[in-house]
Amino acid sequence: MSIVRVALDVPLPRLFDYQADEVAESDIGCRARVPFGSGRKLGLIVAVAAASDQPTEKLKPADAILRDMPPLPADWLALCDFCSRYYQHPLGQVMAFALPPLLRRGKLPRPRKVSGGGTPAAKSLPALLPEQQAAVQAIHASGGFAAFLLHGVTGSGKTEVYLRAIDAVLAAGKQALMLVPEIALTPQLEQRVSERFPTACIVAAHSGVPDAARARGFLDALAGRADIVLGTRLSVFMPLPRLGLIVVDEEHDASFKQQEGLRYSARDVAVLRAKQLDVPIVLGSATPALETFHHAISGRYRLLELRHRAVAEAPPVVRMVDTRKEKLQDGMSAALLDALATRLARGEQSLVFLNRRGYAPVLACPACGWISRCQRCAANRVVHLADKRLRCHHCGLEAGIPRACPDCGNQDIHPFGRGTQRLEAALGERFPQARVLRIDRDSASTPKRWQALLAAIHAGEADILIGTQMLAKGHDFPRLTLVGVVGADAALFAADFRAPERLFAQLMQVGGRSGRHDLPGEVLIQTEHPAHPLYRALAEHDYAAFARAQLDERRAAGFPPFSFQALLSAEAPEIGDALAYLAAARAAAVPLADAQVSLYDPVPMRLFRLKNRERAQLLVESTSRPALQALLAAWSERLRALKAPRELRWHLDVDPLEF
DNA sequence: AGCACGCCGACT
DNA sequence: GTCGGCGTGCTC
Repeated sequence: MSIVRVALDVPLPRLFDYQADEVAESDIGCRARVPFGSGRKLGLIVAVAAASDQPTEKLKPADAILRDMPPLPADWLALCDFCSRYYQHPLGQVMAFALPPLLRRGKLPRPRKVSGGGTPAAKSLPALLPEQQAAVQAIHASGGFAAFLLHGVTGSGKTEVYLRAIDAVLAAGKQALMLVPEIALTPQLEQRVSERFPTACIVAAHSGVPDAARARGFLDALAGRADIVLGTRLSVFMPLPRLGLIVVDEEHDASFKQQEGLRYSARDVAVLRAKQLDVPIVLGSATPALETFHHAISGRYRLLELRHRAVAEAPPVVRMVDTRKEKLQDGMSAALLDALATRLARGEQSLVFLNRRGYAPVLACPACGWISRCQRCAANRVVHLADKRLRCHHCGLEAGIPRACPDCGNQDIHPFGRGTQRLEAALGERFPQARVLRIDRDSASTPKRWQALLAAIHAGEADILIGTQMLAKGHDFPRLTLVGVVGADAALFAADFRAPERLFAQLMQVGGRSGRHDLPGEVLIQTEHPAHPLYRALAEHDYAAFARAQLDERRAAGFPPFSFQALLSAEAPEIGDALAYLAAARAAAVPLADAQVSLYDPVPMRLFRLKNRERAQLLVESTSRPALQALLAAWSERLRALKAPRELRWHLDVDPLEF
C-alpha cells in the first residue's frame, strides 16, 4: 500500500496523507480528488511514500488521481514550497493560488481553436546603441544564473534590450518569462512582442484573462508549447519546463508585491526562480528599487546602464519653483501659470500633476471645528464637487454635501485644500480658451472612459491635462512639453521610510512624459524646499546620487536593505483587541527570538480604523535573514495557537512594502 | 476555511 | 417539547 501526500487548499500548514494503490513517482505533481472532513476536495500530490507518520487507520483512500494533464514539474513544486516557507503561507494555498481557477477545480479547458501561425514578416530591427548592444551581449553571455539590473531612463531603449535577449533565448529553443506591473500595460506590450515574434507562441497571464484562456495558457506553458509568457505578478508561477530567461520590467513597481493572501514579491520570487533554474534574469527600471540598486552596486547583481536616450533628444529641464516667496493663485505659482500660458500660445500640451483626487481633501466648519470625517475610517471624507458628494476614498462611504455645519448650524463651511477637480475648475477660469482635461480615477472610472480620454489626448483635443499618478505610467503624449508638479512636498516628510523613493520614481516618471519627439520638455516642481536633495537629484537626472544618499540614510537607520523585516498586523472591531493580540504575539516571540532579531511594540496603524475595523501592527526586524526566517517559522505556528476573539483577523507580511 | 458537534433561549 | 444561536475543535 502506498501513501500520497496531498497539498489541499486549506489554511493549515501541513500536508494530508491518503492511501492509494497503483501510484508511482510519476504521479507527483498530479491533482487528486480526496475525502476531507465531511466532503471532497481537490489537491496536488507532492510526494509518494511507503509510509505515513499518521496511524494507518486514520488514512482514508484517495478517490482518484487525475492524470489528464502533465504533472506539475518538480521545480514548480519546489518554487511553491519555497514561497510557502518564506512567506509563511500554507503550501496547499500557495499551490491553489498558483493554479488557474479552472484547473484548481479539477476541470480542463476546451481545446483551443487552432489559430493559424502568422507569416513571419521579415522586419528590419532597429539599430542598437553601443550600451544596448553591450547589455544584450552581457545577458546572452551569462551562461547560467546571473541577475542584471538594466538601468535606463524612459526612451533609453530597455524594451529593445529585452526583445533582443528574448530573441536569443528563443533561438536557443528556450522559453522566456516577462513580468510587467499592470494589466493595463500588457496589451501594448503584447502587441509589440507579437509583432516582433510573429511565429512564437505568446501567452498572456494576468487576472484580466478569462478563466478558460488562462487555463489554456497555463497548459501551453506547462507542455512547453508557449515560447513567451507575458504577464503580471501572477505569471511568476507559470510552469516553464525550458525556461531560459526572466525579464522583470519596471522592477521597482509596488504592484509586484501582493498585498493580500500570499503576500509575495513577484520580483523577488522571480530572482529566486532564476537562481533555482540557473537562468539569467533582467530587472529593468529607470528608478530601481533601492534593494535592487544596492545589490547592483555591491556586486551581487550586474549593473547594465543605458545612459543615452535611443531617441535623440535632450532630457527635460527640471526647475524648482520656490513657493515660500509668493502668494499662490489657486495653488499655482506665477512661474507655472506663465509656463502654461506659453504652451497654450504655442499650441503645445501641458500636464499638471497633483496626486490628490476630488475637489478638496476636507470640508470644515471654521466656527466649531467640525470636519468631514468618515464614520468608518480614521480619515476625512473628500469633497467631490463634480457630483456634489462627500466621499471616503478608503471605504467609499458617501453622502451629500451639507449646506450648513451638521454640528453647529453655521452656514459658512468650506472646503480646505486642493484636489484635481478644484485645479481643473481654477484652470478653466484662468484659461477660458484652453481645453482642460482631468484624468484621475473618477474621470477614468472604466477602461472605456480611460481609453476615450487617452484618445482625446492623442488627438490633440486637450491643452491642459490635470492628472494623478494614473497619468505617469507608460503613456507617450507627443505634444506634451510642460509638466507642473503641485503638492509633492507632503511625501518628502512622510513617516514611511520608502516615501522618498516612491516620490522620486513618480516624479521621474511623470517628468519623462514631457518633451518627446523633437519638442524640448520642461518640468516645474512647486516646493517649499527647493534645495532638498531629492529635488536636486531629480533636476540633475541623477538617480544614482539620490539612491546612494538614500542608502546612506537607510544604513544609518538600519532600514532595508540593511535589515529584513516582517510585519504582523491584526484587525478587530476594537483596537484594544488588536493590540492585545499583538501583545500576546510579541510575548510568544520573545523566547523564540535570538539576539539578532528585534521585536518592536505593537502600535495602531497609521490609518488605524478602516471600514469599521480597527488595526494595529507589530514590526519584527533583523540584520540576518536566516535569523528572521527561523523566528517566523517557529512563530507563525504559535500565532495560530493564540486565543483571539472570533472577530479578529491577523496576517504576517514578510518583506512588507507598506505600513 | 468549512463543517461538525454541543449546549442554552424563544417559537408552533 | 424543538429550531437555531455561535463557541470549540478537527480535518489525513
